[in-house]
Amino acid sequence: MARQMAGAAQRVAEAAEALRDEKFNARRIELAEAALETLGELGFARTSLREIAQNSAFTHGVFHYYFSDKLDLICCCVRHYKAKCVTRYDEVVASARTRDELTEGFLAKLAMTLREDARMHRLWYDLRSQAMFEPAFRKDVLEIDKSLEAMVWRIATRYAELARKRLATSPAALYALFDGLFQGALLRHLANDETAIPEFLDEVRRVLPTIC
Amino acid sequence: MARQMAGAAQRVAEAAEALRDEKFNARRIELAEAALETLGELGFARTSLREIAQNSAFTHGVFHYYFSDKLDLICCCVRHYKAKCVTRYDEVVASARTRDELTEGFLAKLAMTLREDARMHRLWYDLRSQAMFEPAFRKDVLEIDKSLEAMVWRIATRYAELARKRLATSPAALYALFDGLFQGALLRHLANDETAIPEFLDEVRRVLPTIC
DNA sequence: CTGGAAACTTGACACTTGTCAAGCGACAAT
DNA sequence: ATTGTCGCTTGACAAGTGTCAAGTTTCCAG
Repeated sequence: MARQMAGAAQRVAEAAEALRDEKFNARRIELAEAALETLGELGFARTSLREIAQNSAFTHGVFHYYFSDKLDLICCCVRHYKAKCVTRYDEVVASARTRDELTEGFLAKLAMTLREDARMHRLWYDLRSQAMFEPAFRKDVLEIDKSLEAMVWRIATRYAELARKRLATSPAALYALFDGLFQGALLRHLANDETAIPEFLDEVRRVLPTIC
Repeated sequence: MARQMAGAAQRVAEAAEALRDEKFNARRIELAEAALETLGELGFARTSLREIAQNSAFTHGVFHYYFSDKLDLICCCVRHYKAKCVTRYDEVVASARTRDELTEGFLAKLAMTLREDARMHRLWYDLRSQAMFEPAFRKDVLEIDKSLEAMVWRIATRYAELARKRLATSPAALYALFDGLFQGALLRHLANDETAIPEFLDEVRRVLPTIC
């Protein structure tokens, strides 16, 4: 009986703790999302905790309460960003019934991303570069990189499938190609080069048929 | 006669000024080179003028004497870096008499670069990302990017030439591909992944025959 | 209702940052 | 010999940084 009580109490305690954890985590994500705003605007180098706080509804102390560290906060941001980013093209892949449909859907989404999410993406490239200096970032960054490679691979696989062909390239090379083109286009787009996006789209359109 | 004198005096003055300018510029490059050491070690975000000075034979004041600004210094660093980097593969291209020679020379140089100049290259990727945030960097970064694209194109052109074939890809796509692969390998190499370099070389070896 | 833990704010700390004015010796011109 | 410019050093300044301890509010279990 006492044992049963103890067991029940423990279960309750565990449930409470789990709830607290969940709340804690939800708050962390809220804070990370707020931080991403400022990080996307200023970049890693120029962003301070205080600035993040000022551009949000929170005080700078909360960030220290929820994150052990500035790096901890930014790691959380990166991880959160990943979840959003990696599934971006899945719907296009799932719904396309012909090769043309996939191509056009993919291109449209690329253009939209470049136009509307430029700040988030430059942050990604910033953080990926930071990972070359800061070991604390590496694990997360490498993992995201892998996910992005897989994402590109899913698109390419479907692209080949729709023409009953086999891909002629490796996942790594395909990702390098598209990521490199995207990165270049992003830089030129941010530099107010009006031709950046259309030329990028043309390039992708030309490249796609060569992958299989 | 007076006119002649004035003309001569002016020429002397001009020569003196030119000499001073040259000395001034030489000093700037010395300082930039010293700064590159620290920048390559710490990255843009964590590097301060004082730290640069401490890791060099100069005092922090000199940097302010020769550069109007921190950005001015770093722009000079970037420009100086470019000159060194862009001709790296030219000798291999010039000396290769067969396709295999070119392939092996290229791969060897790539591996050497990755192993020995990793710090300089991570700085390049760092600064390219910074250019997405900092307009002051953009002009130089875009120019270097173009030079690198041209460098890759020279290699590829020769590669096609040696087999009397035509390249099947655009300069932009080729650069994106190799730069993307290189960047990924660099990150993994810096993360102490022993397989990064060999796998990268394998990948390049597999990719090369597909470009024409 | 109440005590106490959790969530959050505030202000202060030690330190670093870019910037720059004041001063130093060397050296060339007068 | 003096003056003044050049190259450079030094030290100080204000503004900002991450961090954290102390205090305040909120909330809920007993």
